[in-house]
Amino acid sequence: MKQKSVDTVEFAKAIADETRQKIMAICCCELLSVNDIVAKIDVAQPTVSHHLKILKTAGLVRSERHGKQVFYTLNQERMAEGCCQVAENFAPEHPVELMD
Amino acid sequence: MKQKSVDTVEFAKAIADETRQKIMAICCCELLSVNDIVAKIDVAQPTVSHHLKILKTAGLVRSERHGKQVFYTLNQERMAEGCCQVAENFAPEHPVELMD
DNA sequence: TTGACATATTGAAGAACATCGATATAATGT
DNA sequence: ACATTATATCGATGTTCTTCAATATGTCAA
Repeated sequence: MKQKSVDTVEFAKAIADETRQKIMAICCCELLSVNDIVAKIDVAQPTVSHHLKILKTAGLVRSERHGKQVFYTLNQERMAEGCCQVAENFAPEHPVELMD
Repeated sequence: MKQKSVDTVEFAKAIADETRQKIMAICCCELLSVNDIVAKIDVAQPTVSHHLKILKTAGLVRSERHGKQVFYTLNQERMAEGCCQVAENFAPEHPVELMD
């Protein structure tokens, strides 16, 4: 019984940008507001919002509003699933496994 | 002692295209000539050559010339390394492991 | 060396994308 | 209601990317 499959093209496109990878790294293990993220990288706030939307659409971040602020955090599970799916498709003889 | 690290942005960009993923899937476990690949997907020969060059530059395919033809095959090991590096960076709490 | 075939490169056109300033929307406190 | 703060959306601009036709390069056989 297979779990929901990953669109590997959408996944790859979502992570295929330096600014997005910076954002991903920054909010990998933390719940950060948009302004927190803006303060940590050298791009304008609309740009950060734009990238967060792309990551959100791809299911790679979660968000929660608390008052005026919206906090984002990377969805590590989805990240791992994406990586595993890519490896499954394109490295079937070099299996990569999601360690429980 | 760590092995050579992967540039995850370059890796992601290399695989972030539908045509390239088709090519990758086609020559994943086979050694195919450019024309073999062209025959299997609906894009022009120069386009295939262009994408093969991108994959080659990213280290994701190997190539060997035999006579007039050049054969390509996906470098599964590099694929697996790329996937593992992405997972390591962006899913550190959902570890993914290269089996054996 | 000429012709035929396979692949690579060039150049151009259009599409997709990243970025940011300006502005809109949302939430809160006064 | 109004001002303030936080985030999202819009619109414009420049860049990067995909694609293909035309052409160049490379290989081999006759």
